[in-house]
Amino acid sequence: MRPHTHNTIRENMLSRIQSGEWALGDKIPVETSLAQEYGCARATVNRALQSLADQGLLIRKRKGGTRVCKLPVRYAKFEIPVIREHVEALGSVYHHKILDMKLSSSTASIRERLRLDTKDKVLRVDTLHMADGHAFAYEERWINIAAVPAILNAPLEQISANEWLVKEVPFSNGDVIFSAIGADKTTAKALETHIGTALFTVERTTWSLDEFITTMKLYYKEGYQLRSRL
Amino acid sequence: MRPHTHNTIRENMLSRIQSGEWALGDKIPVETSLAQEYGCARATVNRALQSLADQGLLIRKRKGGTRVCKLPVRYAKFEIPVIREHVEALGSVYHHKILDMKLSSSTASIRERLRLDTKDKVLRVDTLHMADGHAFAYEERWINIAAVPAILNAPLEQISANEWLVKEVPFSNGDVIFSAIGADKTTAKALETHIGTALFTVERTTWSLDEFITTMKLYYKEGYQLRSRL
DNA sequence: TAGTGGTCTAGACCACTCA
DNA sequence: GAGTGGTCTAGACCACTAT
Repeated sequence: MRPHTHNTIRENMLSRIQSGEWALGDKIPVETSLAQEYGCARATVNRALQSLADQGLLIRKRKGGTRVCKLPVRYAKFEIPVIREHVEALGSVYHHKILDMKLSSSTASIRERLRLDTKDKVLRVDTLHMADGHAFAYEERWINIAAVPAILNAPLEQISANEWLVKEVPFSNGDVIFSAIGADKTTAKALETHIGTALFTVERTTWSLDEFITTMKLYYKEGYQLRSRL
Repeated sequence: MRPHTHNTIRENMLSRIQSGEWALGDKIPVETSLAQEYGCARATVNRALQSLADQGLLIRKRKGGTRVCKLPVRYAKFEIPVIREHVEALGSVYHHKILDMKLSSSTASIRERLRLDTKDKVLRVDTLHMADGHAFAYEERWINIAAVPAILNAPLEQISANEWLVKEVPFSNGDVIFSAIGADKTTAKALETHIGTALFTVERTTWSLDEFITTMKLYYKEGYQLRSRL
């Protein structure tokens, strides 16, 4: 193995930051100096520095040089999985049940979230996701028929709308909102719990190429925890 | 501007995925072909492809070629800010109040989280974060004195432990857990709400260079929403 | 074993921005 | 104006792995 790849250089730089050799706010040497120090090409140093800058540890400015970020912005990254895979990753057997499904006109709030016209139709699907036969999460979903007409012929009893959309829609952008909410009558019944129980919820709206696809709200069974690394 | 920088190439490739020209699961052309097609060096194409692979849209294998990911893994990225900045970004005036602070032996559960010995001392700080004079979030924090002894001399009335640690500890790794929980007596009182109210909570444990720094649990006032983009 | 991506190099030019 | 990072190039060799 070469002694100094962009990877080992990045790690070395990270430890120089962690150890305080490059203190918060400090200007660090220019790329050409570092290339000389590490005995490699400037492009290699550049790649390592860019990677650290992407992570938010460094701020780089032309002419201004590179500085260690004073208040490094930290990110928590959550994988947004297909719920079936999530349940299976937890070691349980997954299945789902459609509680309600109907084609209807959109309500005002859904129209706003999906940027729809009054005349547009939406497919409303309520799904209960289950792990080992017990309620895991309750999903309320609205789908823009105009964007994915094929959903009307999808075997949603076999494959949940969640999974079908992930597999059929090429790529999408989305908003996510996490919050806590007390269970209402509907969600309490679906999740076999009491009204008022604190539930972890995720709302997600997705679109692709400027067309709105779907919006959903997911209520997790009480006690659910979403874990991640900084 | 050059017609084909790694950036414009990446965007073009993304639209080819979104449009379905490169369908889910398909193998896409090799780097040399793409370089010819875009009229640029292979390194430039490589940079664009790597960026898309980092995003989880492509899977690349030597000899195997590059494929469009069948189940693109989507990530939600949340910024973990200093609470003061978070409150100020919402347009409110921030201040904080220390409700309790004491040096003590660690309890078993905290020892486990911070990987401490029975003899190690921890600083326990309970802080109320406020926006425009109203409760915003309640924080329970335990700090490993051995890792950051300077915390004992920090003016925690002026600068919250949260902010002090972010500014003084060079860089840290961490675990994060999001969940929903019903307010207990202590949290309900601190947040001026009722017992049982659904609260959004964040637990965070951080360490740097294999030394555990701090662990905390944050209870947000009811109605709080954490927003992000996919 | 051969094809593909992973990475490095040396040099070049450009774009930004600080002084 | 000059220093710094941003990016591209053409070529090279290496590492992995599908066949």
